Amino acid sequence: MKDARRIAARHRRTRQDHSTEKAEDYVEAIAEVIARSGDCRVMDLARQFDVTHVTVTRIVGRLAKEGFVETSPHRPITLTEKGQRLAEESRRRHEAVLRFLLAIGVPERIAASDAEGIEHHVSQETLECFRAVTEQMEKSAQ
Amino acid sequence: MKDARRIAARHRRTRQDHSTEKAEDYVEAIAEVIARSGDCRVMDLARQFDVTHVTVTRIVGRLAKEGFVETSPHRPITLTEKGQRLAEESRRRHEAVLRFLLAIGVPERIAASDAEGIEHHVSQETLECFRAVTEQMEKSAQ
DNA sequence: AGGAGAATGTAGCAATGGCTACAATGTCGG
DNA sequence: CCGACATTGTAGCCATTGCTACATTCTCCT
Repeated sequence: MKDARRIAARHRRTRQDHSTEKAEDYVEAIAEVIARSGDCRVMDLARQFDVTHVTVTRIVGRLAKEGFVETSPHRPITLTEKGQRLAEESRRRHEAVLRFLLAIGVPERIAASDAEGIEHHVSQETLECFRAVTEQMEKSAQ
Repeated sequence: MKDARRIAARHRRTRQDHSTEKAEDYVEAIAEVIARSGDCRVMDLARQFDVTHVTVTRIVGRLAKEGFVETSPHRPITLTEKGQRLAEESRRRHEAVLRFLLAIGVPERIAASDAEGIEHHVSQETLECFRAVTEQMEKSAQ
């Protein structure tokens, strides 16, 4: 029963995805807010994610413990190098997925929404295929 | 600031997805086990999802409360009509996503893995686009 | 029939991510 | 300068989904 082990591993991965999903969302948002308005405060994220500041505080606290961000009381949130790398990666993946969905004809709003859900579950290989299809579609659309 | 509300709504949806995600995975698995081996026991699901029987018991309990499955102590798990409908829907979506990934050239194992993650985050509209691309790809591959 | 081993149930712990309520701190305008 | 309002922090609640440990029930083979 080799299959069983592979399927089990797949489910382990799905679960693990969920634990990094928040981290990716947050560092990406933090990077984006910083780029847009100079610094990132708790309330910026609370509004963006539509949660209370309490939730943000705790998640950011976890990210700090894990070395993605740096915080001190009543100060803006900054990304560590590790955080910046993850943010950059996430942004790239996010954009690739979004552009792909648009290329295959998904309406803009829906594409934006679905991309958020999908981006965390796309392997490197699949992303490459997305990119290839995107290019092909964009070319043939000319 | 219309955008803020839309983005907030999007995140609410993402969060809600997570709560139905388990339900979809479970009813789909239950249907599949029943189809394969006649009836579905707690341990079948535990092995399939690589979790302990305790976790399965509790999730199945929740599904029972929500009307997707029926259980009684030490008896196999059965799907209600509602559960069967959800299972069927999930299966269809799962298959569409998998077939799509294969069509755009994702290697089989990776496609199987990614499909599990992706299927829960694909809107109806995106799924239609997936289907269209799948057909197109399969046609041009002949 | 009875016993061993598998399956199931139950109790209770941890981490995560929601929330409200309240306290403390910053900041900005008059 | 100071008070009002926004922001941030903290305490403590809930649900979900993992787990281990232990108790109970089935089932099947001798």
